[in-house]
Amino acid sequence: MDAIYDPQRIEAKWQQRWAEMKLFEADVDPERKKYYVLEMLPYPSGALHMGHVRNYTLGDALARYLWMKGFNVIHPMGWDAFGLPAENAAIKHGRPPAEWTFSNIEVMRGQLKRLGFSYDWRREIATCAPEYYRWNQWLFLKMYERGLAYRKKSRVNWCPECETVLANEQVINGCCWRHEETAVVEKDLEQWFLKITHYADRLLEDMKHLVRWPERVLTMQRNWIGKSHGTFVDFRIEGLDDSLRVFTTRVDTIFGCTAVFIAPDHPMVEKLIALSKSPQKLREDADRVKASSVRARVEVNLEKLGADTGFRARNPFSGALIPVWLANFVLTEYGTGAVMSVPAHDERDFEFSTDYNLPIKTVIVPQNGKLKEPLEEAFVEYGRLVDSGKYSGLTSEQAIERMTVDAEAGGFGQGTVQYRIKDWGISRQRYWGTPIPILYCDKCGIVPVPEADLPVVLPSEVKLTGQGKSPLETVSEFVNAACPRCGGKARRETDTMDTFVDSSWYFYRYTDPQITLGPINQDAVRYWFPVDQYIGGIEHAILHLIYMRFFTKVMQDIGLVEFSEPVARLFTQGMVLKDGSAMSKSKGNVVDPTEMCAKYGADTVRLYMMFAAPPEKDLDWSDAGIEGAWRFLNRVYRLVEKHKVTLQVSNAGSLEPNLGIESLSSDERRLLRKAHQVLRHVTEDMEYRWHYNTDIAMCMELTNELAESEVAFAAGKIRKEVFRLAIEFLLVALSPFAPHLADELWEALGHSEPILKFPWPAFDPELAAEDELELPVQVNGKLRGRIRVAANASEEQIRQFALEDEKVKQYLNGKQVVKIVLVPQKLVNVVVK
RNA sequence: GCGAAAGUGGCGGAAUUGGCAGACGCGCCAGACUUAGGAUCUGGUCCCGCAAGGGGUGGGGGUUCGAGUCCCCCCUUUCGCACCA
Repeated sequence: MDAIYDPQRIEAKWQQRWAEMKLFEADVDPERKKYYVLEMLPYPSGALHMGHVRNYTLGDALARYLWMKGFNVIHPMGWDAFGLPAENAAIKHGRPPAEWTFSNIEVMRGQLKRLGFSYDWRREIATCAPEYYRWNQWLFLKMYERGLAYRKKSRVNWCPECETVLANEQVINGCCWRHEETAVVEKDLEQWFLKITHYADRLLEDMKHLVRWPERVLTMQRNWIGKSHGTFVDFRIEGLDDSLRVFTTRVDTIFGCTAVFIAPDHPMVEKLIALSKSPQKLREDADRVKASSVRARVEVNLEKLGADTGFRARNPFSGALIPVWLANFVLTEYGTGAVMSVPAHDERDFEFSTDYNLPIKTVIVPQNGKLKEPLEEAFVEYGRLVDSGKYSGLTSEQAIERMTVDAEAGGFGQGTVQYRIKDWGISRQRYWGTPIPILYCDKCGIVPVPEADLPVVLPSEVKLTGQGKSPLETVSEFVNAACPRCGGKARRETDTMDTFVDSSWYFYRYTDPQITLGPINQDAVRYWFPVDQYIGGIEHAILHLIYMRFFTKVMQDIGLVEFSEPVARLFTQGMVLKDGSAMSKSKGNVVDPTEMCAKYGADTVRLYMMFAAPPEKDLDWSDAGIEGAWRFLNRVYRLVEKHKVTLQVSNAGSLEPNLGIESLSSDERRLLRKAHQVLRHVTEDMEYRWHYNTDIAMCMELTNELAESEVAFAAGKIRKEVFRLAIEFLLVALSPFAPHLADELWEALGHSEPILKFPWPAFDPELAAEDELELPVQVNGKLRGRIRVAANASEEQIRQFALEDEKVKQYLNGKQVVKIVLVPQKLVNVVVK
């Protein structure tokens, strides 16, 4: 042990020793209770950022604590290694994506190791390895067999910057999730989809198992799925054989329907144009409305725009003839692409009808009241029906039910459930991803690649241009293949999979990353699952975290797993900011973990990350703050360094020397009380609250207490074993956050095994308790004095002390004591008149 | 616009169930050691006031012996959703 704290030397030493001891390697052991700690795997972009460090430090602290609590802890790490940046880098610098990716992984693995995280590196995976993505293909084929993967031509979101298609989940405010400034454009393309809509109800239903997920995430998922009950109603169009089907959740308002609105790109629009008296004008109107439609917009507020088609439709309930209008705010892809307009009871219809002078007819009134006519705004709540024929007088709830039944009986409608979520488009017109294992044969059509032929390996010699076509199309050896059915000529699918497929099941693979018999080792999964604690950023709430749940349900249906939810508990940590905004290269405000480790060491970086804010909150990086963490670790180091010779014992091992509470001096009692209080706080916090900032504050308090006890220790008023025990408690409490330093000092005290090998000590409630209390005394709620009483003093005694206190007495002069409120352990309040 | 969360010293943040507001750290002030200090140690540090005392957790009201914490109204910030019929 050096005289001066040298984190570089200490951290290298302990990382090497932990690796030699295989300290973090866990294997299936039915005798022991397992715990699965999982953190979101990083994309190998080139370097770790502070957000990663925070995420992984949180997981590491928990994992180390659980090891000491006796759990068999699986704590793996891997690489989300397919993706666009690799391909873009390749285009820019002429380096193959694989080379770029693997060299980034080298760098970032080195960073993780430098930080000393407790990963079982035997379990490392990279999703771009054929041994891994082969099973993406396998799972895809299983879905294909079940009709859960299908191909269809559809309108898709295209990012001109990425030169590829995006999933709905990847479009934010009409722009690309990677390029916030780039508006998404629409294209009609043949695409592969995964039928997540088939699981919409189960994704909702199973949320009841996710009691330890943040409510925020569940709410976002619930909104994204967007289940709503309603009714289809068919409106016959005059002069046409067809009827127009609308979807409504408020069929009770249908007697107030004064128009039907249809999306400008609704399939029926072409038909209407063809039959129109003025087709020229109608086409122009349709184009104009379409140009301003919801899908085309990027800005937030859309002016409502519409045009009368000249056609009329008959309301099947009231028999009224009403105009059919084109409207730019009607979404083609939701419901039926057409709605009934009830301006009196829908805000949007009200606005539109006011603008275009369409009539407004009230058919719902509040349960016990009237509406002021003419309406100033739509009345959208449930109420009682008026002016609605035989339905008048019913409540909205009753009417919805009865009218839906009547529509079904009359053959002009039916009850239905609609979802906002759509199937997951996974085709990407890019190179660096999992090839979709499909062939197109002139004779046989779509033919899946036989399982035995997997993996379909991504060719390595590919010219990348980023020009909006699948690069694989240019590789004739890849494209041209024999049809597995007829042996004839076939073409391979040249699109690759969305990389969110890779991350939808990777955490299963960790439990046996080398297995070649199937995607997962079911025995290992049975032992290790579910993931007990998953930690990551909130930004994946409706991307990864919903896809991952979907995949598990598919795997359950295939018989691969026996449960429907993979993650028992989710924690979403806050972001790491610099000067109030996210760190980014373009802003030039990036704090580099490697630099920080070189300057202060990993323990300081980790400690600061945990100390600066509670983990769920955003953390603003502060250079002064990390200095404070550094100084604290130096204080701890010097404290032990100073006393180690005195405290060393050859046969050290026990954290609980036999010290009877009654034999302690008052100085000893005070020091040990603090030590046990700290341990109590950290232990309870580790179990459920995770406010590590307060745990570290407690460690600082104990360090201060130890420093203050040095005089008494030198004077022999504190015995060696007591002082030593307090230091050991400090090191234990600190070890999840600053593990290298803790081990170095632990060893200096004479221990031959790392701290992780010791069971987490139990605190003694009796020792942690105060034996004398200082109670505040209030008079009429204002603090007036303090009394010292024994912890076991009777209420009677406390009352008496309180009333006798000199300062309190002054305020009681000439007043009548009405009552005395006594809160045990907390305070006394004397109420006077 | 709708929904959720949050507003506490100069700063990051404590106060877990209604019970001493400001733990712990940063910063700042003073002092010690020192050739020196951006090292270390000691003391101080919510505001007003010499003091006694008074005020104080975004603003206003309420419940309570007692409110940062509970209730109502308002303001601000952040996040999510934004024509989903």
